[in-house]
Amino acid sequence: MEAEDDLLQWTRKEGNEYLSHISLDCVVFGFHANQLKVLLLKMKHLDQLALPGGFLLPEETLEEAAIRVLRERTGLEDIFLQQFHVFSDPGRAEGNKRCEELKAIGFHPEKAAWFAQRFLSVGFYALVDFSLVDPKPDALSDSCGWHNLDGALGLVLDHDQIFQAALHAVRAQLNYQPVGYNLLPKKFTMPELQRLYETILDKPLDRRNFQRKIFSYGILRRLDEKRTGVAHKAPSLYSFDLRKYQKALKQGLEGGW
Amino acid sequence: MEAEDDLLQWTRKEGNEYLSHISLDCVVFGFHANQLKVLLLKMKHLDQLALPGGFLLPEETLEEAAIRVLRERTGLEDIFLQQFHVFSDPGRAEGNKRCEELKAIGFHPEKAAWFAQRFLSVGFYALVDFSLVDPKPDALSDSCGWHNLDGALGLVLDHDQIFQAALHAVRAQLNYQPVGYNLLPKKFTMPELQRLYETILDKPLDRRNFQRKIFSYGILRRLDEKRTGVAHKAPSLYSFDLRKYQKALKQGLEGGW
DNA sequence: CCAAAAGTGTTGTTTTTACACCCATGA
DNA sequence: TCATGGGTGTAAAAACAACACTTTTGG
Repeated sequence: MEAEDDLLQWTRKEGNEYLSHISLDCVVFGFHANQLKVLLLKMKHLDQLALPGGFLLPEETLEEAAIRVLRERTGLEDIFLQQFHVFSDPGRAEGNKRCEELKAIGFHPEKAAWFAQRFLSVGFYALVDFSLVDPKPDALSDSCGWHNLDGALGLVLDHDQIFQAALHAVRAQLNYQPVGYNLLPKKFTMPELQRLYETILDKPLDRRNFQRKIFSYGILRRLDEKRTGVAHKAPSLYSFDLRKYQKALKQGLEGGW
Repeated sequence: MEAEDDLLQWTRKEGNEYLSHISLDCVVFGFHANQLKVLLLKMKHLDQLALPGGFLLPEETLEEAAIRVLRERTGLEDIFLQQFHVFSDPGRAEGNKRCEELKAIGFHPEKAAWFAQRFLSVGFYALVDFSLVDPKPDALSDSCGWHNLDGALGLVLDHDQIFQAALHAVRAQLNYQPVGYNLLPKKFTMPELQRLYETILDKPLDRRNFQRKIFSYGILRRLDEKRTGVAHKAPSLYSFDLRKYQKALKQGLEGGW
């Protein structure tokens, strides 16, 4: 069968080139229709979803590997990425049918064994512009697409846990770094930005207070344009002042002490 | 020579038991004489200091490995540990004299090669009660001891970078989690706790405002005791309300949004 | 013309900062 | 007794939370 050939080929060609024991998984967030979305793969021969992930080549940093993986999955070159945790439970692949599956579908045992080894997984979260992503499945999956956060349950391996941890990390980021440049198109309206924050935090915010606070960071530029063609009053467009945004990313947004 | 035998023996006995490509390094902070200290090893045959570190056994989580390493280095069983970053630059061991050194001092090339492989290092920071630590060197070092933060320069490999990142991570922790239970003895005075915060933040704080803020977290218990025998007015002793402290650790201390 | 969303300011409350005096102790 | 550090309160400023009316637009 075709799908199985893919699998066989994949490990034959590349399995041995990767560093052993190390993998990475990416929780890719996008924002669309006023909702946070996460990019997931539908695994072949398995009724489960998985985070896009991959392995580390000998000459790569983890960040470079993550960028490579995400380029393959999304077509994007420039992605905001953040390492957030290493998942190292020796049992994290237990209950994993993948290795068994692989053999069952004709994998060479030696190659299948590569998958059977223990892997640590370095978790990354990524924030991307939904509209620029062109999702492509990998060799182990037969589709790749966006899902609502509440649809991201029952993932493969410990990916539920990785996903939850990523969500937590993104929420934490809001408190010391700006978010939005990577998730929104270049031009956006204030309500859109607010929806983004509300979705990430999963709670409603007051329009006026939100606006004041965001402005106080000094990272927004108001454009001389409005979004037209939509119902109701035309909202103004904004863009991030990239210079100040980057500065805020590095320095953090005030602190407690 | 004795030291070289140690090295030979070490890899012979254990080198192959560890997972390849993965190491961990710990930045252990203690507090003494109103100063933050960091635990460092003096490397054998090398005029450089290094962070205590180690490798991962097949059945361990990273956290368990870090605890094992720190038990060996400090004698402590209970240590506050936090993963904070993975250092994965393929060149991070370049300029490393270690592998060359090992061969030069009679290492079996095959064994020395184990050290020559590429390692990722998972960085942990640890907060410990200075007075309970009994520092012990490892097989690659000839002493282990506390250093002031400004003495932690010119470390081996990329340990300078790891150290700086750890410091940054601890500072960040102050803004969303309490710190102190792990660094101070059971009973301590308010000024001692304040010194601790001041040292970590590297800036002076107002006594009264500090006290108010710390109290507002509701994690302190004031004891019916005073520290006697010291000059000046006897300060009251406090201890952490462990239950509430743990809760604050988990939940975080308020947030921005 | 009306329903729905956008824009904008003010006020009361809470939190943060800045600051000064008295007290206890060992030297 | 005095020098040193510990203990405590208050007032001004800043940040935050709550809240309502007017404007614009497409349907």
